[in-house]
Amino acid sequence: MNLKQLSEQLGLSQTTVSRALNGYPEVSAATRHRVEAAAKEFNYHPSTRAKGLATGRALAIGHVIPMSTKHEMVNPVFGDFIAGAGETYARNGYEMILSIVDDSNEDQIYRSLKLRRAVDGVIVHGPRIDDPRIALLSEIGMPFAVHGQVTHNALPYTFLDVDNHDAFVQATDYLFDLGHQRIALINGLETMDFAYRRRSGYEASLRAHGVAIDPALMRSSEMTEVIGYESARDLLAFNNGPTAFICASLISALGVRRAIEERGLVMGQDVSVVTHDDMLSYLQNGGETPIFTATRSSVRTAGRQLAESLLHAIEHPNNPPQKTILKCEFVVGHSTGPAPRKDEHGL
Amino acid sequence: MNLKQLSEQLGLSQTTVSRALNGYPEVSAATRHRVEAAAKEFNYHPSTRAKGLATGRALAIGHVIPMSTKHEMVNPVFGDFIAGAGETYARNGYEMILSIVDDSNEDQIYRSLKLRRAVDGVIVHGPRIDDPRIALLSEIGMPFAVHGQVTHNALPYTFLDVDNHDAFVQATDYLFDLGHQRIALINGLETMDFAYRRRSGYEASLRAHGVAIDPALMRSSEMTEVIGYESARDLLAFNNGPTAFICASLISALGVRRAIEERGLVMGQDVSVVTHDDMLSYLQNGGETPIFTATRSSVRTAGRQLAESLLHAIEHPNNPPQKTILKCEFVVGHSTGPAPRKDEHGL
DNA sequence: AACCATACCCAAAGCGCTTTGGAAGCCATT
DNA sequence: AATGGCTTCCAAAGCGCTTTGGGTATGGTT
Repeated sequence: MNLKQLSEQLGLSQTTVSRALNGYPEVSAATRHRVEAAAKEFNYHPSTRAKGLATGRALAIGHVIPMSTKHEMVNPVFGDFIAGAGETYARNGYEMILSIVDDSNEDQIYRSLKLRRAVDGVIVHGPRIDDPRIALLSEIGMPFAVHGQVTHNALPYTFLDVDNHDAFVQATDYLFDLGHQRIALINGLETMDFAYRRRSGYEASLRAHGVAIDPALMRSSEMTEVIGYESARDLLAFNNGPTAFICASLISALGVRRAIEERGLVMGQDVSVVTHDDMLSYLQNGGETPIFTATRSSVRTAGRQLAESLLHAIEHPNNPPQKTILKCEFVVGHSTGPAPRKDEHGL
Repeated sequence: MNLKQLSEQLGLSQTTVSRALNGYPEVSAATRHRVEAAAKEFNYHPSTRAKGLATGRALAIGHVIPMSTKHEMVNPVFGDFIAGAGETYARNGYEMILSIVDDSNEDQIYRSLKLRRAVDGVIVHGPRIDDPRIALLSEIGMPFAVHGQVTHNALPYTFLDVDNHDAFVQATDYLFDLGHQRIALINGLETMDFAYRRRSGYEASLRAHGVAIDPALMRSSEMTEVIGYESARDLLAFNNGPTAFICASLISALGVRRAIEERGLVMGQDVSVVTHDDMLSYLQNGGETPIFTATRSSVRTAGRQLAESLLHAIEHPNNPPQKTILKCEFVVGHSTGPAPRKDEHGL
């Protein structure tokens, strides 16, 4: 059933039917009801493509997911993020279209999405320091919203980020308060903006406590269980190893815990761990009481909100960009405790 | 730049330009080259929507992701699966469109996708036993391919599945060979088809070894770390607890390991664990040598292949459905060992 | 020289919608 | 009775592509 058929059924013009269905005022309440009833009865759904052609709007948002070709890895937070964004789109009649793309030809994808008029806007995932995408998107006139921020960038843009700096200051401070002095950082890849900010938070806390920054205690890599494990294993093997770890992800933290236990140490006693927790649905940080002491912020909520910001930007192109920064919640779990005294576990 | 402008530039009709670009034979090689060069020069990309309107094809595949409203959880394998599928789509000029939908109104989504002509076909995720979707999709004439299978179903359909039954027979057999007799199963939700098949594999092995099926040793729930942990903790507290676990997911297995270690037991000695491993990029089963003994099969490869099957089905609607079953690889890690003698750890 | 393929190209219709620019009918006002 | 303003509707022109159903040279046959 298409518009033409429906209007013939009703004995009305396509114009009137279209207007009735789209809420225009030039239609009497009576005919509007009649039209709506018929649309329901005949299960009429306008063709997305025809509508898009006629209006010039795609009613679709693009998510382009960069995939590091090296590691062939898609960010684990991604599933929950789009679950959140999807809720927003569904509520507003938008479609979500996904492109997985290796970082080599990102440019092409964005340009192509624009030129083919395939989407009304895009969400930028995984921003890097000095990310060229924001200049690109501004240049080609594609509305966008960034999940994260881009350090070293002059142009204004819409984004949503958690306060990574603050979160890691808090995490580090907390460990200092417990008496830890040698605190390791198992960070994500520091080409990523969020990881850069987390490190700067960590370092700020060290400086504030008059503790020297020791590169030997810092790791920056993909946030996987294995890398978390290997990093912690190596660090714990040092003569004067760390008594505490800060992890950028719950997944890394699981690896760190494995290394700790493998060494016969007890997490929360011999070695403390604080992690950031994105509150992924399939990897919760314990039940009632958290396992890991953590800075946490729901990535799903982030998806929902950022999608809203983007839709807003699309509908009000002249408004200034919305900048949202979410504070993390700090939760105390079983993974942290007072620093052991020097000789306690014979490191 | 649109077709009309491009053809004016070239002094050709839109027809000819369109044909040149789409590889039709009624165009001389010379003009074809000229057209292609101009298209590149002016960065011409045909509008997806206009093309779709004219051809009646969407050049898009829908993925509708069911989300249990109860658990607000999106399947963790999802990210890797679509990364695989995305590769196939990119190679074939298809778009991927995603709908996250709570299980209450799935029907509506499929019907709407069909009526709005938004996609050429859909991938069915997370099939359940006796899943109504395959009848629905057949009825409304929407091409589809299932990731998994549907037990109790008469209609033919395209699918790709791992041999879940066989994998779990193998896993259980392996533990019997090591001398284990009390083997627990930490399964996914058994309303899901894959979990049903895994249990039946497990039970088949028990029967083959003349061991009674003990419901007290079986758990069926969401595959999260926490649930893995709680299940194992409770089971290990029994007087005559299991000496081995079979897990449906690496994530559950991490929880099981935590419970084992919390009890002061050693995985691979006191208690053995075998798990299924979907080879998620962010959660690998160790590096060179696997941590967990596992039945494994890459969900990313599955995505790539199933997408190919679907595109094939769309292009050759009269061909019989493709049915693909992938065998799992069985890898031996550190998590399994001979069954301890009865008195060994005083259970 | 007439004829026919063949190769190359084009005008126009159509895909299913929205939207512009009226038109018709009705009522109140002068 | 003429005028003007509402309300309610419609015909037709796009949106940017593909595709049908031709047309016009060109060169080879008879």
